[in-house]
Amino acid sequence: MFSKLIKLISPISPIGPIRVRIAPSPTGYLHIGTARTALFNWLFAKKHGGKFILRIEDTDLERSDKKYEKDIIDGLRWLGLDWDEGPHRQSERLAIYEKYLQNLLSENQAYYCACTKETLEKERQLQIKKGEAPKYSGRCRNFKIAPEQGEIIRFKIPPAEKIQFLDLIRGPIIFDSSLIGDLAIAKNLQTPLYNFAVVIDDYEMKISHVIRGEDHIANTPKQILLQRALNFPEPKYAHLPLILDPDRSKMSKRYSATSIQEYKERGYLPETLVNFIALLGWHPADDQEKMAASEIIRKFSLERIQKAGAVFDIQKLNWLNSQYLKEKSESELWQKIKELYDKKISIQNEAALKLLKIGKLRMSKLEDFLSLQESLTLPDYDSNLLSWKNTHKETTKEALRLAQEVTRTILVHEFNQKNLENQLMPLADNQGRGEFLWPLRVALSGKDKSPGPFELMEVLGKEESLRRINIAIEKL
RNA sequence: GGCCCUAUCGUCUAGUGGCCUAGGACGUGGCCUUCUCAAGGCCAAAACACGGGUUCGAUUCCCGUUGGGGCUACCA
Repeated sequence: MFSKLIKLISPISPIGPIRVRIAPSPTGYLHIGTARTALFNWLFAKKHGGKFILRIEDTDLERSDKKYEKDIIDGLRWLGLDWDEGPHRQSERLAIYEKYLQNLLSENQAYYCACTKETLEKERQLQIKKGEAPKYSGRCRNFKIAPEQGEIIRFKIPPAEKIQFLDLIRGPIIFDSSLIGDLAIAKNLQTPLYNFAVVIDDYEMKISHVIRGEDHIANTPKQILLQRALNFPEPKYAHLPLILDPDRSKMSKRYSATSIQEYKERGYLPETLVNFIALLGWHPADDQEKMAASEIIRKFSLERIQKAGAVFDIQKLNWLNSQYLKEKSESELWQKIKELYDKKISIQNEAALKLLKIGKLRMSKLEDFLSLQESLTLPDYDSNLLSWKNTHKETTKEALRLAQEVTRTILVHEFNQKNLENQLMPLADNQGRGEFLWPLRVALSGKDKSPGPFELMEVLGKEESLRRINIAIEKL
């Protein structure tokens, strides 16, 4: 059984100190999937006292953008995934790639050609049809050592070789090199391509474990072949399951928010995201779900990583975030809300803190504060709403008058939930809770569903509370 | 199409041959708690894809089928 086999092989590298990396390309904002890969690498490094390295893979000049690089860096910082080295940038390491490119070329392990993947594939099909063993599968026929206009550098993939590697999460994976056409590794000496640059960098940066998304499994044999050609040691590999949309396809913008920034803006806490994302494809042995990063580090192990993809469930995220939200103080929350929604706030500090006190449990993300704030304005409601069940209008009116009377006697500085409760609850018990509390609450909120009357009164203050009760009495 | 990965409640998952009448969490439904809502508490419904093996015994091991996914660039 593979998992047993893997257990025998310690993930702690015998080839030197643990060094892992996150290698995003700055061609888009920090993606949830990238963040999760970063997190798992970070956890692994922290767990084993290794180093976590940040490398920006910006070899594609056309698609790369500094603003994306900034977003990625800011996002990783926000999540608290601090790195020990970097950011290294591939665009600043061109001389290094060129050196290795020259080596490969001079050793005849790489060549220039103008073929596209399609022409190579056509050639291969032709050979198969003619019954020739696809010995030079996907290889250009007239390759050259010297470049001509528009020619790229291809690496010669050995024609028939089994490439096997042991994935720390999945067990042995085997590929057949004859199925891989010669690999494009650079557009020219100054422009390396992904598979090549990765191999060079992982070697130069002494990466011990490559922990990355499952979508890179098929790249692994290509990279291993390159390592062999270059005489590099092979790092250990661990391919993480993908994060899926509800339709079980790879998570994409089409269905859900994919950028970390969006989650930040909606008011998810970084600790929530770290916790939630860790649970997507990993699970602690003790079933505990709400965990601080330090606890996750303590409990983390590669063996407990799932093999199948995990659907991103926004409802569970919301629940988790609400769990984190409710343990924060009102002032702490207010601080964050002000930073996030500055322009949209229409409420003073003191009132906001009171609102948070009653509203905190009703929020699953910080942006919910905005609708909470709005809910404080009294809508124009129907007077029928004031009566509880089939209570007579007169009875209701009486109850409100009584409430008004007692409320008046309460001093402004004692106008808090606790005290209001003490003063008014006996009346409610006397009159019947429903008959008393319901109209009072509707008078204060103008809604059929809202926080309780005493909570509302504290937030609204004495003057506004009395005003609203008065409006209700006049409606009846 | 080819190659590769994968398969426990709707979702995230526990489970490494007997402890499983398959456990937890989110979500859903019900009940309780100061009128409603929220929070909280309690309870409930809800899954081992299928077919062959191996074994005294399979959710667990092997093979196949089916389903799902990924990759298949002069992107990363």
